[in-house]
Amino acid sequence: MRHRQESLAHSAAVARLGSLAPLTGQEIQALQLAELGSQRVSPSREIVVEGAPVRDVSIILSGWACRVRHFMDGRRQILGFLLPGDLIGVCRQNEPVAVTTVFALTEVVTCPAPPVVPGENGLAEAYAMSAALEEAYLFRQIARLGRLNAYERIVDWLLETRDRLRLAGLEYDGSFPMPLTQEVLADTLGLTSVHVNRTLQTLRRDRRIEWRGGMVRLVDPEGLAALIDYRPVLVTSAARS
Amino acid sequence: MRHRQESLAHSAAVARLGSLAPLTGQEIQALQLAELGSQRVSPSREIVVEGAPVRDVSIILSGWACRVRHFMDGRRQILGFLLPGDLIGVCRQNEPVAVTTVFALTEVVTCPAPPVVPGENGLAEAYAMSAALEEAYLFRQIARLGRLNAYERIVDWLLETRDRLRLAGLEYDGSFPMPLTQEVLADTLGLTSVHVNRTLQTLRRDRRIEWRGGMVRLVDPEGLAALIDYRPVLVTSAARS
DNA sequence: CGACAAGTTGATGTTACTCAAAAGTGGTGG
DNA sequence: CCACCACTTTTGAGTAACATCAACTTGTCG
Repeated sequence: MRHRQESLAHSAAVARLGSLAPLTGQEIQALQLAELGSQRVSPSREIVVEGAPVRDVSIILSGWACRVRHFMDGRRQILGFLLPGDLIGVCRQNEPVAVTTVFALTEVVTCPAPPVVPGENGLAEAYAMSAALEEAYLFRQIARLGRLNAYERIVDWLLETRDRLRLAGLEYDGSFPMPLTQEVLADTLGLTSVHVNRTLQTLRRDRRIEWRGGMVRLVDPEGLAALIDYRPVLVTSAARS
Repeated sequence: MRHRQESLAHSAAVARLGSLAPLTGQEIQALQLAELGSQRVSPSREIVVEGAPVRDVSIILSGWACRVRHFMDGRRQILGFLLPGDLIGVCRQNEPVAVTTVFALTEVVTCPAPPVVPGENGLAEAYAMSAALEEAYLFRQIARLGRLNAYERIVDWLLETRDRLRLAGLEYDGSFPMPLTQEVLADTLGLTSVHVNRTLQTLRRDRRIEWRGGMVRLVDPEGLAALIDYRPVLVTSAARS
């Protein structure tokens, strides 16, 4: 298990899906094969457009994307992020239509998600877990916006994002990549960029976070979690690698 | 079609699911049969507890329930509502665990959801549409909390709730039932009950809504929708009854 | 009628927004 | 290497929206 994770550390998608459910060798091969058909999307480009028919399901291999809702007067709200190993385009309808626009925040590389094969149910389970997690993140986002203040929102979001990136093997020595501008973070957390800036300064002054050069380090994650009553998303036994 | 809706107006569940996808006579019968096995839940009782294993899928026949998240300091956030015709306990995981607590706000009557039968795909489609709608309501709730002010939040929520109740045939002569206290609405919209109260007064003074005796009437729904850039949730051709 | 929950009101406090400008950052081309 | 540009971050001052606290009123139901 440990050996497999290390040998595949280059692929966040395999790392994440393999953490969500045990994958067979065939399934890992299928993923690696699919990754050869990768596609590149430039920053600020739309990956999926609201209302457009959904093509196939794809996996994010690298980069950050987000679901976004625009208002007529220029306001916008980022609904959630899509990080490496996440699936795009999972759809429960018969007539699949994208419910939200998905937008590349950085350069994003995707590949088609290998189809589920009867007999090999690791991938199917991983896909199902992925969908369940995505829903859980939506619930968390609602609670965050509805009842936390700016300081708590930022801490809560950082803890959640750290957990998500760790699941994909993207934490390095206690730090994780953070390619967002404060403006984007503001549109995520329902704040203004000015207020995000001031709150981040408070967090730095309190020696709670370090944010430099596109990387973030949480100085005392457990302390932060206790501070704001952060509870990690439920994971089944399969996810405790 | 019209005839069928009228003759079944007594069941919000059949009305709603039948609006989401065309159902065969057998499927409608299966629903009516399932409704005989109904269960009653008292107000303020939990229907599903966070972390507990999910039993089977059930349908709400009448009453209002909500998903709720509690914080240690007493704050709470209502994540979304479950209205007549909605499904509880749909779960994509292998080890099904409830992600959120579901709480009866009024007396709620549920029944087991009839299983999908191969060959008859109306129900399956309706269930899928229902899940897709539920997700769409989560996205809307995020945008509402993140970027709308108190006045807009209330209007937006009222318009959405009206649409949902209409789908289940629960609008009567331009009015729809509203069994919530202002306190509950506050916990839904991320406000205090005092502020909800003042904002509702403004809405009444503006002659935009009437709210008496557990019923709400939107005086000019189209005008309200234009006012706050309300866009109804996407529905496929099947839902335009 | 009495009790309890829900709705209403007023005074005051705080969080976060707005507007505007300055300072820092990184990339590009001359 | 420097000048320039666009973008991001930072800072300050004033303001608006919403929260808090506490009392009072209304409605409901046994």
